[in-house]
Amino acid sequence: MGVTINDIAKLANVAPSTVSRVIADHPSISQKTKDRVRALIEELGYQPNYQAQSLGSNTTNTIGIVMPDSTDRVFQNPFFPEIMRGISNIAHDKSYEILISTGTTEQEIVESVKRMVQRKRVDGFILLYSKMDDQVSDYLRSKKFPFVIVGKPDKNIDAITHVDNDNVQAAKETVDYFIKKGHRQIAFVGGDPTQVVTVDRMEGYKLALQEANIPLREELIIREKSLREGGREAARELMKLDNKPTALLVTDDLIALGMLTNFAQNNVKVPDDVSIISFNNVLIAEMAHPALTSVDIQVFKLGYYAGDCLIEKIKNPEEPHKRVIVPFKLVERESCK
Amino acid sequence: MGVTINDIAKLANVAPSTVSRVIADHPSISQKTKDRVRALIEELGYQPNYQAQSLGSNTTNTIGIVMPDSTDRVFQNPFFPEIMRGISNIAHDKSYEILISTGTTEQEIVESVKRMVQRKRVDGFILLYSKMDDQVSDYLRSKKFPFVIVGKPDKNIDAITHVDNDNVQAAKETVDYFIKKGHRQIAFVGGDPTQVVTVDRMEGYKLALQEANIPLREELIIREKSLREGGREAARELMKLDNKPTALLVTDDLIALGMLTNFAQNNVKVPDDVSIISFNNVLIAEMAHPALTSVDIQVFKLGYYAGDCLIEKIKNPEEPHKRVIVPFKLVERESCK
DNA sequence: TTGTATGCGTTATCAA
DNA sequence: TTGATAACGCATACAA
Repeated sequence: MGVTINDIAKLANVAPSTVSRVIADHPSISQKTKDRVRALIEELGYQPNYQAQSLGSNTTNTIGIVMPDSTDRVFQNPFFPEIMRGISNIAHDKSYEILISTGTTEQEIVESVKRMVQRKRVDGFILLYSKMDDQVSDYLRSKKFPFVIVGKPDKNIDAITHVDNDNVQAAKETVDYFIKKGHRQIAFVGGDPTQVVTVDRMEGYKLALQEANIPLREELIIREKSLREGGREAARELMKLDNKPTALLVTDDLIALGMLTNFAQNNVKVPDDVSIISFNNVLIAEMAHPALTSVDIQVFKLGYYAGDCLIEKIKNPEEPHKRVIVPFKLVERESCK
Repeated sequence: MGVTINDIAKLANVAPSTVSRVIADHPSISQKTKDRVRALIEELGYQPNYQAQSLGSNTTNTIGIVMPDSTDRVFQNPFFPEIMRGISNIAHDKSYEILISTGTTEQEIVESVKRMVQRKRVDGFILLYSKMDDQVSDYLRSKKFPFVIVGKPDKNIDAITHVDNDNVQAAKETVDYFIKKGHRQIAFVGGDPTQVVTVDRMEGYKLALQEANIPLREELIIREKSLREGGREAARELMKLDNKPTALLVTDDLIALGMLTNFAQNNVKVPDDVSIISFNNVLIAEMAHPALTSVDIQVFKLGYYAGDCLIEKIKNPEEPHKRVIVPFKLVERESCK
């Protein structure tokens, strides 16, 4: 068996409760005994048993991560490892552990989350997505269980802490950028239309066109659910058009990569025939050919701040709901002219 | 407070221990009381408190995941989300939860793992990498703590359960395939040389050349640590050569993608000037242009089986160490002729 | 087949 | 400033 708090107590000639207080750095313990006890702890390599500590204090020091449901191969989007890296960093800094939800269908995920709260497995959750009518989010809200959304909640914005980019503005500025370069026929290629981020970016797209008095052409708006086939499919549709677009706003680097492939096969030159700007600025954006001009939404920071907000909220449940906006930045490469 | 085992016991007119046994589906409880108790459990939505259950039974029902250290942007390799998906699936099937290690440097990761075992946070680990002289692996072995390696251990092969492909054979067959297509100048572009998988694939490469009586040219062997720059750098080096290779065996789709980009920029035609076959067969392999012929190592299964082995080992520690080999398959696309 | 009593390793309350 | 002692919620050895 491992060494327990009692072992330390005996050797230090104090009560177990005293040792417990030393661990928690309780102010009412004299420096002298603190030192003595700590020396013993160090010497014996004592580590408090997690389950016991957790049972006694009714807290878990762990963060639950909820992934989107993984029909399609969305997880292969480098977005996820990158945001996990951000969360992992802050978790490590604050001595929190990370538990990830299992389950692939929405129903399985909801069950998984419910079990985790009822069994008290985590102190709070980070949702790595934001979509319409999300059951997980509704459930957590009804239970008043701490959680943070990465992205913008589709409702109750002021009642849910979230970390997001200003996607409306990001899309708008990108289209402005196209316009300034002389483009007039600008298409929008978006991912899953039930995701809030897609909606936001489309809004920015429309806003920019409106301001510039460019008529909206519905056939230039394409929404693809599949990351895998999405890009190629979208490229096909767009190229069938009589009056082809000269610029493409694409909401995901991976979709843009698919489009690039289709264009290469059909001898459409990027950026000579069409310019492309995509979102996320993930590693493959710079590896693609031509390298993709992409909006860097700072995925790592999204994760880091989400973790930070959640931990704050856990420690102080009275804390008002917050909204953290991570700045974006257009990274110019070769796919746009 | 939530509903506890005592609440159920009172309402069912039995002792708490009986309820506990019903939950564990203990054989010595009559069907009648089982039914009655279960009905109440269902009705009240009772879920056992995790910490208490864990403390009482000295087991956690959770799997720890150890990632490689993340200098460079290795995590952006879709390999990781995909293998996590496999582990997540089996974990969900077997009612296990997943805790992932935090920490970015090797030292931090080792500390994190040590804490997790001492504090009894998990029942076992899956290591998502295999490299030379790994401290984590050494530590777990010394503690006789259950763990499974994805890949081939660099030593003590028979004493460590691992799930792997036959990478020597996979590389050999791939080179054989090149040779059959008439290639003689075949280059090997590998990732991190401290990783066992790189070593294995190189061995297969050498073996095939030897069998075919093709002299080994050291300058055709390139090893790149960085996924990011690796591909482009390797392409540059190879194209400087007087006697250029006509075929490339590349150990990672992402590196191959980088090479593709460099070739496109320098007007090297794939597959007309060089053929490429890479490993992993991750989503971007089929999205690239030209689509990459790639060795599918079935990453999902790698994860699924690793989880399965670990859980078996946890349930029966006496179980002998196993070696599970997941078959590979060459997926032919456009990058090779 | 079921109940009683005790232990698991902490935290926290109340005294001293 | 510290020490007893009672939770915390469940598992299990032993009794019945």
